[in-house]
Amino acid sequence: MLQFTKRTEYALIALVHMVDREGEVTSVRELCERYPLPKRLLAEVLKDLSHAGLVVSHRGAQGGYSLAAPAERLTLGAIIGAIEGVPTLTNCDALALSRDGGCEVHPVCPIRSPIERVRENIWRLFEATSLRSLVPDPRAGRTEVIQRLRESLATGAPH
Amino acid sequence: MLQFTKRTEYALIALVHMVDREGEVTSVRELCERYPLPKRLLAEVLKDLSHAGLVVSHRGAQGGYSLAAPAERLTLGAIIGAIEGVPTLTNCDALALSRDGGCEVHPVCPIRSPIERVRENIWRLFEATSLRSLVPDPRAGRTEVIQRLRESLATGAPH
DNA sequence: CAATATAGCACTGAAATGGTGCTATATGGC
DNA sequence: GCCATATAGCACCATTTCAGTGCTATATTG
Repeated sequence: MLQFTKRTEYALIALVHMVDREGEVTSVRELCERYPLPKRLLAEVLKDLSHAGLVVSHRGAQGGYSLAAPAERLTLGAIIGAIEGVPTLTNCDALALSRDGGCEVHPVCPIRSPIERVRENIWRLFEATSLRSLVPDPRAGRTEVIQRLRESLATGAPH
Repeated sequence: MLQFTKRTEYALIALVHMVDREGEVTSVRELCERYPLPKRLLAEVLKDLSHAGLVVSHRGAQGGYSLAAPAERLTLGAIIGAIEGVPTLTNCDALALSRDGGCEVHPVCPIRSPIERVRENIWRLFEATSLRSLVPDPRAGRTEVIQRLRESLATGAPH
């Protein structure tokens, strides 16, 4: 439905939380004490992020997770990709990857390339958005949040 | 899964088809003869577009659908909205709209506004993309089509 | 050794999605 | 008027995806 999954949402909450604690380890328990999220599911999400190399796991007591790279270098695209996989928007791609001849509409499909452009634009937006940029500046108050909203409005949409 | 539904895909195929035939009516049968799409489902999609006022229906023999406005004024956002509804990306919105107190994470949710910005950007992209801009230029020959394909290839898209 | 915490794997229930069945109604041509 | 065509409406089923959980194993600290 063109919507982030809860897993991705949880991943973002966890990662944003960790940005303020770079260098430290954050456990799932700690996260669940702070945010009312299902512990087991959050654990699964963190595991996925670990597999994707976005966070580093530390097992055992006093263990947890920490960012695998500075928040500037972790992109929204990488995060979404780790949890949901690279979005394909149309089914053309998925079908093209299967062996059964690919998308049967394709030879006469009038929207494929154009829709690809849209997909590219969205994906570029994701990859251009760093985890750092998703974290509200702690020094800024409510004004800053409004400022951010104004900025995004002024940026306009790529086309 | 952050992906267009097939319904939206079919809608786009139908609409793009109709752009080249502005003023004429296009029936579901006609569309299915040209593209290998499930007829009944495509009919449902066209009905949705009709309800949303994006196309005008003409009942009876020789009937069909035609664009309700010039292709320049029909936006991708309106099309997606008609078929899938306005995307909410996070569940915050949907929950916020319910009466049961809204998203329980919200009071301490560190990603809400930032993710909102991302959503806004995507939605703006959709609304800034006209149906016309999705239609390959008819004055361009096969070369142009190949060019488009080359572009998508160059950017890493399969096919 | 015990407590803590991640790793791995499988599974269930609910919701969204793709697709279909059936009937009613409107229009055009014979 | 009658028939073929084509949309309108509504409900329904099957598959897939997704949220969330159960259980066991392994690693680390004290």
